[in-house]
Amino acid sequence: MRAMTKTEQHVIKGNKPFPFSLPHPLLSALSESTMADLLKSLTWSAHEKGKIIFLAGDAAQFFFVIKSGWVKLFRETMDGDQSVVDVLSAGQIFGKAALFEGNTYSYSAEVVEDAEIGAMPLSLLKREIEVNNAFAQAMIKYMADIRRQQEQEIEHRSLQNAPQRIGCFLLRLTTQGSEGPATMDLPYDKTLLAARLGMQPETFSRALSRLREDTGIRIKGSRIEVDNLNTLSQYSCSACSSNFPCKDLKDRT
Amino acid sequence: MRAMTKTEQHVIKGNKPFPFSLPHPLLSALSESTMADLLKSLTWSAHEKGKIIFLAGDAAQFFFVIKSGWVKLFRETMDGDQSVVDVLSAGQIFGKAALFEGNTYSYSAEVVEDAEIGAMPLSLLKREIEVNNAFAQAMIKYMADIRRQQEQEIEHRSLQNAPQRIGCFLLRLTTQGSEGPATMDLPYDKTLLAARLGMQPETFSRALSRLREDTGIRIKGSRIEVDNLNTLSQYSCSACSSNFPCKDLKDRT
DNA sequence: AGAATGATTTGATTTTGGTCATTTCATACC
DNA sequence: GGTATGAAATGACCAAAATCAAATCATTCT
Repeated sequence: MRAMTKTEQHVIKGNKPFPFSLPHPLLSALSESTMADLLKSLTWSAHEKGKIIFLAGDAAQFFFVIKSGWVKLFRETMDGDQSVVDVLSAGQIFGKAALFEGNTYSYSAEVVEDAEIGAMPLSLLKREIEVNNAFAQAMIKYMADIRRQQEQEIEHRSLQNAPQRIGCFLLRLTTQGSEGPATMDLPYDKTLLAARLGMQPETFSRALSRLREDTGIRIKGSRIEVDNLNTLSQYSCSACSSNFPCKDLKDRT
Repeated sequence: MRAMTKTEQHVIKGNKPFPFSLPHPLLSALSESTMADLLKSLTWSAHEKGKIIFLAGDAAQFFFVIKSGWVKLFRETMDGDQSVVDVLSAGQIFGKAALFEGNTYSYSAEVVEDAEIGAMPLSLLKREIEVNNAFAQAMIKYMADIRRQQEQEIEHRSLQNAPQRIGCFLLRLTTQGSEGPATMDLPYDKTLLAARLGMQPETFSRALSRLREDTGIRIKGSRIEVDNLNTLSQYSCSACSSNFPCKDLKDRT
């Protein structure tokens, strides 16, 4: 395979063009005037891979939106182990929940792929919740979705084995219907993906091979080809309470 | 140990007397009039162990409050495995999230210890969210707390081993400060507790013994005596991102 | 008290995933 | 092209937890 430029990589890895109008399920419920304020106070910065945006426990003034690149949300134990909460890309927001948690971030955020990130004051969000009931409702709906996704995540961790978890992740990457063939690209490197799925890199590697043997998928670097999504969903979803296509777990945006 | 009557059992197992004024973090934010409506439409029923209150996917009309007994919230996979979402007792509510998920329960609820349960129409909650912004805010706060607890739960499942998870659970049972000695009672039977912590009963049994050997706690049936909470928290919390006493994970009520 | 039932514990074994060391591969950089 | 670098894969081994089977214990029911 020939070398890819950084830009191509972003495209291939699935980044969508940046949404100038912020078509985010949550933000789109803002009033016109608040949206205007938000865009006015929005400040962009470019961050290199490795940059820590904030640490768990930090006092929170801002929430963030990703224009490009990838950001890892995680927590760390005293033993030095890491738990990856999520990995986000263009169009997704993070850090807003600090509003309700003593104005303190409950996880750390690190850039894992050079990123452009916008910061907006949490105070605007807070005000909007207080004065705009429709927005408060959108927020509730949004948080209910997240809660459901987390329930699923907990279930996956306890009931699916490693190959099944990978299969499930692949299924949720597809945008090509729910059966027949499909091709997908792993959105970020395998080491990070392993962490995102709660396993070691070596386990991921072996589990992916195992998934190939068991379901006949083809693996070409970070590209995965599936002849029949049914086979895959049967394999993974048999150890899950919801059936493919499981809307629940699509973007948490 | 002599036999216990059912009533004693409830007391010993930690049930609090039923709150007639519903001092629930969420419900106490209701307006007077809605609270009155809620109490008016509240209908109590007694359910025996084993009774299914609702199944995941059922159309939802009501949410529930527990007056006595224990209720297990869970999901089931096609393989027949079960994932226990939570186990609730007196004063706690469940089923309300269905409001934001297509009026469908996202988990099943089963009585695991004879229970008195009150049912209230979800429509009242929905109206309240729409007209009472203070309540909407309380709801957001409440959901943010749950989200944080779930994040912790995910972390625990992937970073803590079985004895540590049990130790962590014990710590969260204490109401007696954060150091020195403490005594606590397991709130429900060990098999269910094992499921609640995401492990097999045999693993639970062995892990509890292991915890005893490692930390010097004393186990007398369902009663646990700890000489020094510090020892226990050091043992469990070293594999966790938050330190004892970790408010985060107290009742999800 | 004695039998029946279910919870809990214990033992033996298997499975899964983690750990450590090493190799291979891909990409970036001279 | 040739080397340095980190990602990924592989092998050997270990540890944790699951599984299967059996023994104990507690509680409930005659």
